[in-house]
Amino acid sequence: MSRSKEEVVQEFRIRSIQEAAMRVIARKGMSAATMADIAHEAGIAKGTIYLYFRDRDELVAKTFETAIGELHQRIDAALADDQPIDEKIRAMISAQIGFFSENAEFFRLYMSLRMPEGNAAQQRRQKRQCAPQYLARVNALAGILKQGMSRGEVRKADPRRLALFLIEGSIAITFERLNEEAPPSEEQDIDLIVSTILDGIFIRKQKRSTH
Amino acid sequence: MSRSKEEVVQEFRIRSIQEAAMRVIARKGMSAATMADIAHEAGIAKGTIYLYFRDRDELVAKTFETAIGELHQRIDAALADDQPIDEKIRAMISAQIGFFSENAEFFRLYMSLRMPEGNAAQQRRQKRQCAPQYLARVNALAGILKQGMSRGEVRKADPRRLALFLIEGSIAITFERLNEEAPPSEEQDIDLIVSTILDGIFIRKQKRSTH
Amino acid sequence: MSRSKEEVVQEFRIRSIQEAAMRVIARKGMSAATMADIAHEAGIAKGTIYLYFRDRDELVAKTFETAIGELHQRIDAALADDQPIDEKIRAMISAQIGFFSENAEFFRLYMSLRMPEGNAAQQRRQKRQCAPQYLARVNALAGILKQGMSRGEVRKADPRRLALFLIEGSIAITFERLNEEAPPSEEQDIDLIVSTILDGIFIRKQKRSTH
Amino acid sequence: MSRSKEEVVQEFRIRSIQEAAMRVIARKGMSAATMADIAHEAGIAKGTIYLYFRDRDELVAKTFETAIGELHQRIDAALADDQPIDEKIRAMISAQIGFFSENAEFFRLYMSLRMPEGNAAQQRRQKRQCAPQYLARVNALAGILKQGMSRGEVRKADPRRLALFLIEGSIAITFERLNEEAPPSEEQDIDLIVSTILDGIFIRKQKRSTH
DNA sequence: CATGAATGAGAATTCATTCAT
DNA sequence: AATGAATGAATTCTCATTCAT
Repeated sequence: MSRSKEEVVQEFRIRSIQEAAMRVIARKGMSAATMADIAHEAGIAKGTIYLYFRDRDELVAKTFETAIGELHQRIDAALADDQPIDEKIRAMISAQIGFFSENAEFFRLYMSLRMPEGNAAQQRRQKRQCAPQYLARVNALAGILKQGMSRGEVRKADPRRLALFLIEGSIAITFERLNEEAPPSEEQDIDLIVSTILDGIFIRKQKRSTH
Repeated sequence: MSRSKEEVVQEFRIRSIQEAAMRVIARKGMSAATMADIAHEAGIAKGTIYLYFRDRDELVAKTFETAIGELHQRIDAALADDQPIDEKIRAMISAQIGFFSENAEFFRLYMSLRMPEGNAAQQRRQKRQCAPQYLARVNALAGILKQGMSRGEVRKADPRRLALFLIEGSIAITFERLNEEAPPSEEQDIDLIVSTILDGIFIRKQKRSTH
Repeated sequence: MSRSKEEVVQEFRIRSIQEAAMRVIARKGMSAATMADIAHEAGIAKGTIYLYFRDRDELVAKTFETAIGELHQRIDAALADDQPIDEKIRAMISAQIGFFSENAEFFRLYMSLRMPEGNAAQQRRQKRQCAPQYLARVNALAGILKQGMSRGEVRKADPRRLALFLIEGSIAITFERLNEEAPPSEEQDIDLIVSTILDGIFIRKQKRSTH
Repeated sequence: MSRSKEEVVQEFRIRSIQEAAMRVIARKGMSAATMADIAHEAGIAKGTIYLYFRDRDELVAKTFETAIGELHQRIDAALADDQPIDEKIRAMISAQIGFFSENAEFFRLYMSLRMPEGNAAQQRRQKRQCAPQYLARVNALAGILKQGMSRGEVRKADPRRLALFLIEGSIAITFERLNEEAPPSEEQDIDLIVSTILDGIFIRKQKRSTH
């Protein structure tokens, strides 16, 4: 019980530091966000951060992991159901847009971390810590697409490339939403993305009749 | 003449500094790339950089602008011809993939700068300097798509969103290519992207027969 | 009785903290030994140290005093007997070598504290706390030598200087022993030191015959 | 020529930083001497130190090496002459006392560094950088003593131990001099040390007549 | 013009000490 | 009495920028 209580406090601290880090990074940018800023934002002393994170790098990496974790849970849930493929894709896009809408602050952190920075050692760590999260998502979608191809529902193509294309494309629209003062409803953008993914942008008059 | 000669020297300096900046940023990442690194890479003294660029921010921004300028020229050329829309899109994707293949170093700088950083004032400046380059591209494609819509060749949708979707999606594949040891031919990836854009991923059996 | 019991606990704590401090300082050096290290080594909480010692300085000083106290007891015992002066010196050297052999960890603390550090105020405090211990030893030996001089057993010279010379010289050999994997027996080194002190290193052929 | 000029400036900077470091360490102690203190003492900016020394450790170690270098030159000169052994020892003690009298500030640094501190890695470096200087001196004297033994001028004993004993003993007296307001003349102390080394402290009445 | 040594504001990190539990 | 999480002053080190040569 008392053990559990300490753990709760510890988790609360870690959580509030990470949330502060996210807010500061969202506000000032990755490299301008100082430990002092983050501590101030969290309402604690600079030194306290170091009780929970080895150094700045670890704080940023763990913050990223934690934040992206929720997104992955949503996406996993979306992909787990035994739904037709178009519904799965819609659910996934929907999860992504919803998550970034609710965590607008996180978006900058997310974008900052997609590109590894720093020296070789740091890059190696980042590859271990950050990339898998992203790759898992890409691979999950690729798996869905592959399944669709084998069922004859999806056009044959490199499923990994298709997945990358769709994920990044929809992130771009998600990002655009965040920058708009009055974005259209989430439904509308989800429809736009899903229909583009499924049917493309082209109206091939001949195709429909001839082929 | 002598005036021109000085200008040539000046342009050569600017060019070599920017190229050095690109290489260093590509190698070490945006925030780890120091002015000393860049000067060393360019084979000049640190102070010399400040004869050609106000400060680090300006160097980075101008470097970005210069580098992306070539991409835009290629894309503009692709879009200028009076071609059918599918050819235009293919030409544009082709220009993009080709450019980043030939300027792999530039990619990290490109990715670093897509996300504006810094405080409000810095962001405003960055919007002036960097974003327009990107937006011009988005808008050019959006214009093409809009035209296609009014001609009944393209499904009706927010052209700006479509453009973002296509550009970012194809950049994702471009990036994937850079990380692969033996990527498929550019042609293959261009085909993949263009066909996905045009026709989507879905095989709608009913649709073809019904409509 | 209950009072006494508390005192016993108190003394046990003080003793174990000091022993931990000694071990940590021996292992990591004076300035790298942190309060956290010492508390961890002692198996207690950091805050607990402050129940028994005002601050780090006091802990170090008291630790030094306590540790060197035993050495002084041995030396006092050696010097108290009504022995001829050469026996007294032998007993003293023997006590010193024996003590440091048994308390090798203490040696680094001892060496660290011989040199007073810090600003004038700190030095004054250190002089109060640490130096007396050392000076007492020097003075005790100086007294013996002085006595020897007045009895005509010892060559006339500044007794304090002689004492310093002998003490530091023998400490150097003590230190050497600690660093050797297989040092000679304590007896051998004691013989070496005592005979050097008493008779010097020189063989004066003329001297023996002439006088 | 211009190359040489730059080197002169560089050496001057290095020298003045080291001298400042010596003064500050002498005044405030090894661990209380900060980089800011040293920079201020040298009349330069903090950052400038890092142009000439990798980090604090290197500054301290190099400062020590440089300072002790002069002592070794004097001692080497003293031992190089083809003099009788007692003259060599006198010359060596004289060099040592003279050096520390002229470089009183250096003494604390010297004493601080004799005891290795810090983690294992630092200790390894210190062993490489500092100890050799000291050991060279010990070994030089040990060599002289060994030679004296083989010539029958010096009593047979472990020469290394004898050397340590003599060197440390005489350093103790050197140090005592620095703390005295009105020390005796250098000559007197040299005489004291040399005669103690050569003939010991004991007046053996029997020995002289009987043996 | 070019240089690069010097600068110093500012960042990350440490650790002795406090104090609520 | 004991704890150990929290503190924040102090320290080391970095690096964009300046300016005398």
